[in-house]
Amino acid sequence: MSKRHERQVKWEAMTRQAIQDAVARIVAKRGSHGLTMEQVAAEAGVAKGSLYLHFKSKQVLLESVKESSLEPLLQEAEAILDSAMTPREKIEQVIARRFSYFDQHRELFRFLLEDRQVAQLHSERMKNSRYRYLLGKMAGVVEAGIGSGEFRAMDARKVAAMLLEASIAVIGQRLWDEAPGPWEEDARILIDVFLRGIAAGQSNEERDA
Amino acid sequence: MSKRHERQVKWEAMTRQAIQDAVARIVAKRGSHGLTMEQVAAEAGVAKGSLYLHFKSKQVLLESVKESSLEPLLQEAEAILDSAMTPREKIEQVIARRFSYFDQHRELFRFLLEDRQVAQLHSERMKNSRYRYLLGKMAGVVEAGIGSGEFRAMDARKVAAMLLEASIAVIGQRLWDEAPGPWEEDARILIDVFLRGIAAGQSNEERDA
Amino acid sequence: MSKRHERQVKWEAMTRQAIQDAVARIVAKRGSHGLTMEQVAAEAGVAKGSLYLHFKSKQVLLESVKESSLEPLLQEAEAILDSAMTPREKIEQVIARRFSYFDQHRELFRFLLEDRQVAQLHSERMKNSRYRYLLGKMAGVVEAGIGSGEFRAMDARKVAAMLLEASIAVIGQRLWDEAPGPWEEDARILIDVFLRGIAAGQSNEERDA
Amino acid sequence: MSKRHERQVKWEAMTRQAIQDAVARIVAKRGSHGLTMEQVAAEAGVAKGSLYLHFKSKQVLLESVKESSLEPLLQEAEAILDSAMTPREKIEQVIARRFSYFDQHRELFRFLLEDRQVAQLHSERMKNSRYRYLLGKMAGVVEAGIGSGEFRAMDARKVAAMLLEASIAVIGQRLWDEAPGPWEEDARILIDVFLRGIAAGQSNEERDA
DNA sequence: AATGAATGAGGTTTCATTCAT
DNA sequence: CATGAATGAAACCTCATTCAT
Repeated sequence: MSKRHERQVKWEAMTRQAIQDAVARIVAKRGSHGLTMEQVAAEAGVAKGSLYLHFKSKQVLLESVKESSLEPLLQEAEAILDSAMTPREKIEQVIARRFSYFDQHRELFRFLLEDRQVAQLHSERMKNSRYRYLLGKMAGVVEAGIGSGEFRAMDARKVAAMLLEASIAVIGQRLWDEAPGPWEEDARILIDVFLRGIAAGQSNEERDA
Repeated sequence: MSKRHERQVKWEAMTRQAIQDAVARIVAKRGSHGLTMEQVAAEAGVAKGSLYLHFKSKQVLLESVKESSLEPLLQEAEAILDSAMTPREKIEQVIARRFSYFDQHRELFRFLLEDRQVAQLHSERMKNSRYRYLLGKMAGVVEAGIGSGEFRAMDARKVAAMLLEASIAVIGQRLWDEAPGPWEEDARILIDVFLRGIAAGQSNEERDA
Repeated sequence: MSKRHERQVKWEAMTRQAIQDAVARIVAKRGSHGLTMEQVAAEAGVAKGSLYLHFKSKQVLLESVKESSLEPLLQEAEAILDSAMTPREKIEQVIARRFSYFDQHRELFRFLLEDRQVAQLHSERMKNSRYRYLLGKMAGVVEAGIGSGEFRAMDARKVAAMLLEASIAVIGQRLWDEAPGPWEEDARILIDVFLRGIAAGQSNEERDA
Repeated sequence: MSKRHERQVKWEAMTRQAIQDAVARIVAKRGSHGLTMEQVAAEAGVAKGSLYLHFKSKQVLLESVKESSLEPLLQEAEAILDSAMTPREKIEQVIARRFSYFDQHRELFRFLLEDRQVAQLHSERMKNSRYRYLLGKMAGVVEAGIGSGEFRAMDARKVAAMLLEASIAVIGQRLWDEAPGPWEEDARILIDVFLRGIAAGQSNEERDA
């Protein structure tokens, strides 16, 4: 009975995954705007009704896809932030990883931007989400940098958010760009500007004074 | 006949405006996702069919609202960039104005982000749009700052885009925040980080070397 | 006052005609299926509302166009039928004229076939219409032919209707045909078959008996 | 699974049929001009949306009704034309059957004439349709009659088309007639005129010469 | 657990007609 | 007489969701 239950859980997980993959595939091809449950079912090779056995609604399904798509990136980011590097290095790597990740999964980012059925829950999710958690960690890193004298004293949380959002913004730009060039360059500029911007030490103004 | 024609043009303009205002009002309340032409008609106090007298389709209507909503900000920004201030001041003011503008029109920004029926044209519009024009001007200002030795040598267009996008990103953050605090603080941090980030002069690294 | 009234009548007639011509022009180009009052007004160079000054409704307008388009043909047909020719010649000429007329006004026939807003009145019109009158005359000619021994004794009215309808049918065929060939041939065959068919004298069967 | 699938196919077919029947019923009552999908759904006892499960669009639905309504007649006609009768008998029977069929299904013919949403495809369908096939067979029969010396040498295809169309025309006449009398008489006249018209042997003219 | 036919509210758009100017 | 903005009833179609099998 336990064996059987296990197998069922596995089956269930497999179908779930198959459905999520189907969504990802469709979104990659056509974007999420005209996405219908019919298409999802067809792509996943299950019946329309079966989708509702695994996901309570379309919204929930899309959410889950989004979240699980983002999961690897978030895990890597957390790993980096938890590592033994310096704050500066951590920031560099997290940002760089964001660029490379979205370059590999262009469609994913589109999904994130396009999807508005999910957006209604945006504020809700912001509070509990992994993103929030990551933001906290990032802020901690900035704080650490400030503590170590590497960065200027600033509102760490705000700075962290700013960095994270700015990177998304630039990535978004790249997405609509037909020939965006290698991500490394954009990443380098962003990181460079940012790190200089928050670095401790005389600014022009201070020095000139 | 001229008088009459004039009056009619005015009338026509009034109804057009009334419809656009209605859209803005609804979007302010409920976002643009569930926006229906029925609602718009009701809110504008006209018949559903009349909407199509002034706008060829829903998409065109939404586009027009978006564009005319953004127009004042773009004009102000251009005015600032064309003025006699220093590059640094221009950047400061443009960014600050963006923050204040969107703080006054929170709903508008939501609209800009949420709207996906319009998004299909996103990439097209990006190329010809006012935004593109503004970006060019901004890049020119950065270039000027580089030329005057105020800023470091960098890819001016990329930096300009980065700044613009970063400001939108931070503003977006504020939008989903229930108690975002005064915009002045966020603007100040962003400007501060950015201007330091692109300022000429020794960086930590360079000084340490 | 009488002068003025006259002029007004003339004006009225001119506008009426202009509108009818506009309809005919549009129908010629695009068929009557998607015909809108807006298009008619534009083509006629009057305001949409003005159409209703001259025609009570779209249906009435279409009817009037159809009738006046057909009028010349009907008049010619009547003239032929009233002339001093033999029944056989009259029939030949009427049929031939139908073929040539519709060949010159292909679009007109399309209108006659396509138009379904008018069709609801079809049965009504059948009773009072010029068509009915023509049919009567045609039957008279057949009757005359029977009387003169040229044609066999038959239900003259039915035969007349049959001939008229058969000619329309063949013309209709030609209309959908991409390369229908010269109308003269089709007309000749139809007339030939028909006149032999109704001619007095031994049929095969009778002769064989 | 096979059993289940079978049953479902049957069900599917039943609903399809129910919808088609509903269309036929409505058309019989009110003609096809004002036919709406709402009416069809109501008459068929299904939801509006369900119609689109079985027919991709209104046009496709109407087409299918028309085609399947005509199918029995076409099959009978083909059977007659393929039988061992003489050409003359075949023609007699096909025409007679047309009259009787449409007398039984008056509404159907109305539909065929009235329907213009379908008409756009008219020329297309003409080329590939069953009608074309029937026409070919009919022409073959005429040809055979010519070969056997029963009919005069004529353009067989044109004659066949003429006969077919003329019968439709006369039937159409009957349709708008309030008291058309028994079809047998009209059929007899048409057949008689036609067969004499194409029969070999002296015509009046030839004999007179 | 899986299916897929059925649902039906809701969406956008069209267009003949009216009526204040 | 002429205008044309406004009307509003309908039309067609979509699609997330349910439920009998």
